[in-house]
Amino acid sequence: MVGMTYGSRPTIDDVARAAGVSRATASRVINDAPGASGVLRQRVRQAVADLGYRPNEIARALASGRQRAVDLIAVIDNPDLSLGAHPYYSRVLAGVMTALESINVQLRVQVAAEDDPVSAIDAIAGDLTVGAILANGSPELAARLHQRSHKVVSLVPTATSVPAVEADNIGGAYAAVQHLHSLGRRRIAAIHGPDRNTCAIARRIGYRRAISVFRLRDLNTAGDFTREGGHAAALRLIEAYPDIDGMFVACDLMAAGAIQAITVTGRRVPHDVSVVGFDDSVVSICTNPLLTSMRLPTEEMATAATRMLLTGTITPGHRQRFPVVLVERDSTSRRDR
Amino acid sequence: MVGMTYGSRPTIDDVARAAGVSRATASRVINDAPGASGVLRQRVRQAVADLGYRPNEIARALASGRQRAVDLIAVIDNPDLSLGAHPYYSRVLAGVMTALESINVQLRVQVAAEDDPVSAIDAIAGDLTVGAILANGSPELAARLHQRSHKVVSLVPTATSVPAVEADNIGGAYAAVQHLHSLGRRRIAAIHGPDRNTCAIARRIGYRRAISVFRLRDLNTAGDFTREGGHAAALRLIEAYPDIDGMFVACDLMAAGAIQAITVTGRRVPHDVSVVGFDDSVVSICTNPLLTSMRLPTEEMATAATRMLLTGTITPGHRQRFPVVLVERDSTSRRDR
DNA sequence: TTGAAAGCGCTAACAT
DNA sequence: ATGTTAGCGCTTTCAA
Repeated sequence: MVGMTYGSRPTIDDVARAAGVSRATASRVINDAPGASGVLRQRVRQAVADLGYRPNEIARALASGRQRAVDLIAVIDNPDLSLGAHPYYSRVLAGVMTALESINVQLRVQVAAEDDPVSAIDAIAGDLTVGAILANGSPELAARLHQRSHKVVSLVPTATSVPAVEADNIGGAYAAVQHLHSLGRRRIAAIHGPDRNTCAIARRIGYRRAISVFRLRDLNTAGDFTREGGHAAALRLIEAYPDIDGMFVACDLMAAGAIQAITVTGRRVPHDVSVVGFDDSVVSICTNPLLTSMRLPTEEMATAATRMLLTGTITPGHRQRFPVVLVERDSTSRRDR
Repeated sequence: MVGMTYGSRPTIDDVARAAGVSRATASRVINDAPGASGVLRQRVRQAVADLGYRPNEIARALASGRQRAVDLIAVIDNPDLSLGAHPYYSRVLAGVMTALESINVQLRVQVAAEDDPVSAIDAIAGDLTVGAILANGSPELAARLHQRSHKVVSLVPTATSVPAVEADNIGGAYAAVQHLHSLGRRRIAAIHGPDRNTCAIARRIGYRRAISVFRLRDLNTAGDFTREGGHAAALRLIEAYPDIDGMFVACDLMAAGAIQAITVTGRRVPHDVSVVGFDDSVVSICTNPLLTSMRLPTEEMATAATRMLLTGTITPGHRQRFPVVLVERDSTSRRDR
């Protein structure tokens, strides 16, 4: 520990001194950059190990002009669907961390609050380094962020200019209705998501397309992606169309509420009404009966988005699509019918 | 924009030049530090607004020696309970963000992977600035982190030296059993959590205390905090003790599985078997019937932990306790009995 | 291949 | 109250 200030972390100068080389050489070795002989490389590596040296990322970032951080941005538009209330964010987090593990890039979480998301977005844009992953939010906000930084990938359908990793929401919704239809269901109602939510919009399109192809009646009502909303929506539907025999619900949380509501009216799931949710989140294995759901590969999508940022392989309008497949569980089981 | 390098962000020097003051004065005004006259303050503020100046946090951090970041650390000990599979982390995230909103402190998420959490923890410890929030993990790991940094708060029961924000897990478990007892239940079984999980240990103690006080039989089995584990555990219990009339389950996810399993055996919840979960997470409103659960104020705890770090009001061994209260729902309803 | 030296943008002593 | 200056720990020219 000769020459090292006591108590504080060793700096690159301490390493250089211990190895008997210049700071520049130490830096080259530490960064695996060319321009250092094998002998000196050894000596520096030894010194690093001896001193327990770890580079100061802040100084590194300032000197090089680039920090290694990925920003995860969540826009809170609806207090009822804030971070804590929804398992979605856990999955996104997990996916991002998968891409980040062992590569020395940090994850920063940013929240753009509902009162002034625009200025929040502007502030975030200025600080982006590796780039940002947009977990939700309106196309307008996404476009603004993208305009300011370009290092952005959206996890939801968004403005055409913004690079995005997208799930096949339309195809998923179509497949859900198709599945209900294949089960012999002919009065298939839908509980849609919020009007302005891009995922919800896509799923609505898929439902419409399916009922048109299968020549079914369009029985639908709007929900808000909450359990309570799904519960209320299901009751509305049943009251309006008592002979419903299938339900396509635009998210698992609403589907959980719908199953509860259907049960309350004395109907059985899936015997009287088959239900298909959307997300394949933890919620789908907590309902009773277990919820058949369209699998949204959220973790994989978040991992892919993060990798795109890391490799810099994003161009305006870039799209990477993920399939949405049916995960069949008890809420559409044939056995019980 | 006179004197400002085109294309790059304005620096504090640009601001100083525009305002016709020294860099130091500009810094004082920007940081609301004393030592600047009203006139100059005005001029600097104007320049900041004109240029759209925003301080470079990296440079600020390097110069001042302190970065403003809170680290959230998740230890992944069980792949089945990784970030994505559990709504817990969403809630923690939400709680932390609540404390951080509008105060210009960043949240970094760190994951200590199962293969080598110790070295991961050591690496993290060296980079702490404001401090770290430990979302889970063993007391040993927590102690090690605390020893290296001291700026740590645990969200789970942990080593005595480590400051912690703790829920009254023991009292909560006791209250759960008490509630079942007050409903007339006398054969109250428990599905415990993993042996080494400190939360699970506390809840087990609460259960034991309650059955001892109420003079009940200790009917229990171990679970793993997963839905599948809860399902299997409930089946084991029912087979071993077919006359069970109450179940205390150490987490909501397992309780969801337990309700499903109980239903499968032809028993009704709550008519035949009343069930109480633990967490009051989103899972508790997705089960059917709705799950009575002990409310763990996770968001509030995370907020409190973050505030402790921000204010620096932590001392070794510090404890802040949160109550765990019963949230009664249908799985222990009296109506249905 | 190696080293010396100039910053990165800011804060904080220290002068004035 | 204001300005001057020396760093923070590192990367990265540039010269040798």
